[in-house]
Amino acid sequence: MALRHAVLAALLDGEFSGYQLAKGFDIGVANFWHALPQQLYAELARLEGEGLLSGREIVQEGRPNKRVFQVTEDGFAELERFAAASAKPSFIRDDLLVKVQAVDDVDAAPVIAQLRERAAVAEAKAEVLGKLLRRLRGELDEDEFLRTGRRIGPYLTCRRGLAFERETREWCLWAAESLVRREDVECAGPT
Amino acid sequence: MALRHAVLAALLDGEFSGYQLAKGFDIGVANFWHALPQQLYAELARLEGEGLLSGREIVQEGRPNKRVFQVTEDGFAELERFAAASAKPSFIRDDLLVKVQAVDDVDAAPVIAQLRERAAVAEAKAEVLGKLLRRLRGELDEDEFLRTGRRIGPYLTCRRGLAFERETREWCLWAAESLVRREDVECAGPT
DNA sequence: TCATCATAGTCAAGGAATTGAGTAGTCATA
DNA sequence: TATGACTACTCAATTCCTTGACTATGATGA
Repeated sequence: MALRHAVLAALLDGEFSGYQLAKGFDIGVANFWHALPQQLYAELARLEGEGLLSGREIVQEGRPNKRVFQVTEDGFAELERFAAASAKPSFIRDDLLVKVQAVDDVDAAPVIAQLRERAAVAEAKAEVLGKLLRRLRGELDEDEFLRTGRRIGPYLTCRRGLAFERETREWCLWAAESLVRREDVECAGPT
Repeated sequence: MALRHAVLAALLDGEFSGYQLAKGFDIGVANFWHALPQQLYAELARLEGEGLLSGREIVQEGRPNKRVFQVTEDGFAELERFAAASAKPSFIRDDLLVKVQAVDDVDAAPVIAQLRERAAVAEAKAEVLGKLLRRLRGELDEDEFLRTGRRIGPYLTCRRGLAFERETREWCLWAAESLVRREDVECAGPT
């Protein structure tokens, strides 16, 4: 079991529907978990079946009704248990890194292009996270907020996400530059 | 298909057995992919069946024989295709981040302990990667190596891994400190 | 000498994730 | 007025990954 705890943690912010979670997983929670809508719907149904979440129908006008979920007593207990248990080491999986690993044996041009694209994506994500952080801490400065804010968990994880995206951007640009310089040399070498 | 390309990329360094890959996945390749031995053996068998790898038996004394694999022509072609195709966005999955997200609603003490443990692991990993980088570039300085080295792919990915581990360490210590300060305040508040 | 660790792998079961398609109503745009 | 985009969700098939156990041999240590 794995996604379940990420879903429970995401629902600590309030009530959300599967659709909202699927959207919201792009920011915030996406810093430490990633899931497709199908998975989320399935997991929400399972968690409700086990009594860790309770759902209720929200009737809407001008758009389809939705079911939103909140964490139950049992859900909190499950999170408590999870937080105290020893964590598995994290893992990254990144196609782009695999390509860079193999870059000496394949055409470098598309890899360079993808590195630059990824750098741009990381920059955009970093900006979104920066805004989210400012919103979370309100008028307080960071130190003050961390001392006195009611909920700092989401702030801490967003900070991790921001550092990660910045690091990603820097590395992508540096790696792309390093590869470009070699291509120049190859082409400009003595014939 | 996913693991297959990571395996192909890992085998560009030379011939390796499933067992060696399983060990080696802890460092180097682990910066962008993670897999259990069972998966590796299965994937190696599949890749050999498809002709992307060729394996041969190495007879050893004092220990069991082993089968090592190398990338075939078709394997290189597959990597070439993969490198040119558009990459999926990477993803992280980290139990510890989930716990931090939920930290305001659960007992913070075990989360703090896990953050410190993770920081220590990250530091150890960073040291291993630092040594690996020095070994890869030999006597050259980084800039010189990146310009003239034969294979820079593994160097670039290790550099990413190093940055990631350092960032992880810094963040874990910072987050743990932030949480500890709040616990102090809670306990020291006016009765 | 008995236990344990390291090398080198295999097998089976079950849970988790991805791929791909499909339903159904609302709204804006052309 | 039909085309596509957005909200909101569902289903099935397949592939992928994890869990846990199991077989051997040789070396190390108590």
